[in-house]
Amino acid sequence: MTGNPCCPPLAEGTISAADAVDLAAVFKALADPVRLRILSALLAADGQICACDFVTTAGKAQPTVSHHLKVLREAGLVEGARRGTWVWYSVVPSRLADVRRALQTELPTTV
Amino acid sequence: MTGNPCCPPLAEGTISAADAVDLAAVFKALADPVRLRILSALLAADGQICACDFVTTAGKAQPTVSHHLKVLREAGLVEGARRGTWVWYSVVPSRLADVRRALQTELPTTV
DNA sequence: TCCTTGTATCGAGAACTGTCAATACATTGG
DNA sequence: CCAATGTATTGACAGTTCTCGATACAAGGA
Repeated sequence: MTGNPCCPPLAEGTISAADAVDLAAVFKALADPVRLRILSALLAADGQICACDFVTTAGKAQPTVSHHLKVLREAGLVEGARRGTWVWYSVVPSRLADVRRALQTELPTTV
Repeated sequence: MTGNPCCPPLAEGTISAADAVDLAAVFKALADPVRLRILSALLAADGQICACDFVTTAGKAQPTVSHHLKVLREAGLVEGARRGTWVWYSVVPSRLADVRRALQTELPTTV
């Protein structure tokens, strides 16, 4: 295929394979409506929310909510801290900032 | 669960269920390393690239590349135009801008 | 200690996704 | 019309993800 008349050599500045995998992993964590609503609720609360509230908010069973919180945790997007019986979750703002920055640097547009 | 001593009522300003589904759909299209590399190559080319080049670039079979291009197309992130035998693809910058804006408005942080 | 309540994990089923061989479609050139 | 080349679709398989019931773990109160 290389050297075909239709195709110029690829331009420089493309995302590396490793970076693509990492960035895709974060997008994968964001690619679910339930998780987006959990993140949004956490941000709107301007602080922390206990995990018990997400069950009614998300309209999902408790194990399902726990699963989504685990995905967000493993993506570094939220943190959980136990206070007695309850676990309070909060977003990691710097991680969200990383996503925004990656969008700017890895997929830049002038528009 | 509502009215539990641990949980204050949810704050306003959370993302709607419909918006969460839409935003998650775009993130889902971005949540794959191959598609990220295709987008990056398109942007780095500062114009258009024919589909045939992605086969060698992505290291995937031709039907696989065609599948990923279809996902990106249906997410509104790229457009394809036939020029004779070849199909030239280009990004839709406004769509990428929408993603950035949605990240700012739906998941805002001060950091 | 037992009981209650909140959270996490396990296990299973359904649905979805990435991948590619085979095949069909589209376009150009002879 | 036929052959060649680029692209899209189909079908199948493996792997992953979402979901929830059942269950285990954690912490506090009687």
